[in-house]
Amino acid sequence: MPELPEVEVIRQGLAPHLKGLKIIAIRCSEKPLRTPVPYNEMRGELLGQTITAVHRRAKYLIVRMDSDAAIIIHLGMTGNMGIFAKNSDPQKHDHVYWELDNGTELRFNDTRRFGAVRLLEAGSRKTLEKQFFAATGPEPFSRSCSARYLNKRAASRKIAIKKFIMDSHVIAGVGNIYANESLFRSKIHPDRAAASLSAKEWQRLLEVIRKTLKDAIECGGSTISDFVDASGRGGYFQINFQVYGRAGRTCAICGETIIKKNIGGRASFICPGCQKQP
DNA sequence: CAAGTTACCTGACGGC
DNA sequence: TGCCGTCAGGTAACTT
Repeated sequence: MPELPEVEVIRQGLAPHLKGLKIIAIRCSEKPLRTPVPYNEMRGELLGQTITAVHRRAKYLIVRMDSDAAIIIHLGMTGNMGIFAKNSDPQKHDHVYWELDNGTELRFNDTRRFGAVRLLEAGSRKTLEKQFFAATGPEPFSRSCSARYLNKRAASRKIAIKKFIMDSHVIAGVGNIYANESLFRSKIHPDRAAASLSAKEWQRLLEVIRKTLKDAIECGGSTISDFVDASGRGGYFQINFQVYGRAGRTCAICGETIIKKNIGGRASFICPGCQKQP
């Protein structure tokens, strides 16, 4: 369930181990991910290239080459990236290996193959990257992601606020866990229509989303089933969960019992005391 | 055009 | 023991 904080933690872990290294070989399992792995295209574009940077946009990792070519990786639900010694044993569900010129290799592992590995070709990075992220909403920490922007986008939308903030076309990086936590911390019921939030509530919600994501990044992300960072360490933001996964337990703020409810096909956790019904 | 539904995929888990 | 159903959920394609 890597959301923005988990992807950012992985990015921070990978970057120092990748920058300046050359890709000297690429291997793939034959199994397709969410989209087919562009194996031949990667061999053509990436072999002999040096990695210059590792970026993140929304829940995507972007590994940039000195040619301007880039690998774009989405971790889906169970995907992870790690650096391993070249000769270490392959793990079950490893799908792509990028061998580097220092005896290590970058590996993409994804149990459920919901993830994706894409390639942006060299030479026209700005165009291709712009195209790739054309429909993606602004980064939560960016200036363009203002309370005013969100308020405007929500105008006349009857969709549940929870589903709205999880829509990557509206705002990037907020998945089920951080949507649940942010709405609880903002005291907003997840079933409320997106358009029903006041300007003041949008201001508050945006501040809380930013703070929640930031805290989670500082905790190394949330490890629920098996998320680990690039060096194999789990995060610990899950100890700060106030509603997610806590159905039947007591709200730390008001003492009422947290309930679980399906909203838009996703598990939603609500404190009936703190988050008033719409 | 908005909103709702489904497919994709594997493993963990509960019930019998 | 093992079989079956359910759930986890980001994204895009699809239907209403």
